[in-house]
Amino acid sequence: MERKLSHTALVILGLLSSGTKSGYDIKRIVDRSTRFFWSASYGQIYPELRGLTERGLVRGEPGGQGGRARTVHELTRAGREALESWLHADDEFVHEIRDEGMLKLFFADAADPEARLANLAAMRRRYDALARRLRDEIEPLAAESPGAFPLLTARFGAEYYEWLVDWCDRAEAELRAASSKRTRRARPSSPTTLEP
Amino acid sequence: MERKLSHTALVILGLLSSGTKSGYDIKRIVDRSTRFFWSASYGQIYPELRGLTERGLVRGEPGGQGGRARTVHELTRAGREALESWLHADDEFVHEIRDEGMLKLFFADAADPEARLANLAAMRRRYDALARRLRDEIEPLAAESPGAFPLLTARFGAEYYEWLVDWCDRAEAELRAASSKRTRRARPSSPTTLEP
DNA sequence: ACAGACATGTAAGAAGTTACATGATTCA
DNA sequence: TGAATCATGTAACTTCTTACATGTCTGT
Repeated sequence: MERKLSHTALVILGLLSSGTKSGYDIKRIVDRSTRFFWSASYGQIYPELRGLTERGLVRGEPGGQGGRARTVHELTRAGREALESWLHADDEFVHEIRDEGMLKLFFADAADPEARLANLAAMRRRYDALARRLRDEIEPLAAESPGAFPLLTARFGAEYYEWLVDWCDRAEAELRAASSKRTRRARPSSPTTLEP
Repeated sequence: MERKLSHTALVILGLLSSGTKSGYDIKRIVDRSTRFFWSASYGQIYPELRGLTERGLVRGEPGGQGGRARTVHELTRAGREALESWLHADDEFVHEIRDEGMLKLFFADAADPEARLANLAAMRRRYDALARRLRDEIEPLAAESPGAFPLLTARFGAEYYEWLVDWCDRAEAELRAASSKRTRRARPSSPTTLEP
C-alpha cells in the first residue's frame, strides 16, 4: 500500500468484492446505491480503474457476452486486502453535507417571506422524491442483492429522508405561525377587540 | 451577472449581508455555522473574495482596529442583488452527502462482525459529538445573531444529528440481535435440550 | 520571552464535474 | 431506420484541500 486510496477507488474495490464488473456496471450500481452517501462519475471511475489496475489491486480482462466491447474487472488478492484494511481501520472518517437549500434557509433573513416558503417547499419536494426513490426502487433492489448491509443502508436512506420531509413540514408550520402572528399585529382590524 | 457564482461566493455574500467582515471573520463564522451544510477553507475564501471584488460584488477596505493588517469587506449594491437573486431563484439545488462510515457499512458484508460494530460505534461517536457541539455551542451563538434563520438551521442540525445517533443505536441493536441468533444456532450446547 | 490568537495569502495537487467523441447492439 | 441502451473513454475545467510562508498583537 504505497499511497492512500481515494474514496472512489474504495467504492470500486467494494463493489468488485461481490463479483466482477465493468466500469459501466459500477456507475450503474453506484447510481442506485452508494450514491446516497458517496457518488462517482465516469470521469472518476474509468481513470481510477486504470490506476487500480496499474497498482495491481484490480485485474481487467476483455470479456462479456456478444461482440460488444467490454472490460470486466475483478479484485486481485492485494485489492481484497486493501479493501479489508480500509474496512477494519478506524481512522477519522469523512462526513460532510452540502445542502444548498439549507444554506438558503440560513440566509433567509435576507429573502422575502414567500421565497422562504418556496425554498422550504423545494427542499421538501427534493427530500420526498429521494425518500420515495429509496423506498420504492432502491430498497427492493438491495433486498435482492447478496449480503445484509446494502439493505440496511437503503432502509437508513429512506427513513432519513422521511425524517427530513417531516422536519420541513414542522419548519413550514413554524414559519407560517410566525408570519400570521406578525400579520395579526399589523392589522388591528382583526378580532383583537375581544381582548379585555 | 456574467457567470454563475460558486457556492463559496454565495456563502461570502450571505455572510456579508449582515455586516462587513474580513476573510478571517468569514472563516471563523463558517466554521461555527454553515459548516454543517456548506464548508469553506481559506484556500477558497481569500481568492474568492478577490474575485468578487474584481467583479464589483464586494468592496474591501483596509480597516479594523490597531496596526494589525486587516481588510474588511462589504457588499456593493450589485453584490446584494446577486445574493437576493440566488435566494429568490428556484433552480435545482445541490444536495449531497459524503459519509465514509455509511459507505463502510454498505460494504460491511466483507468485514468482520467486530469491525462492523466498531464502525457503527465510530459513527455514533461522531454524530453525537456534532449533536452536542450544535446544541451547546452553535445554538446559543445563533440565538444571539440577528435574524431568526441561523437559529432555525442550528436547531435543525442538532435534531438531525440526534436522529442519526438514535439510528446508530437501533442499527447496533439489530446487528447484535442478528449475531446472537447466529451464535445460538452455531452452538448446540445452549439449552436447546429443553425443546420437545 | 513565548504561546496563542489574529490575519492574509499562495502553490501544488487531488478530486470531481461536464461535455463531448465514438461506436456496437437491440428492439420496435 | 432510428431511438435507446450498452460501453468506454478523454479533455478541459472548476472546486477544494493541504501545507506552507509571513508577520502582528496580546497576555502571561
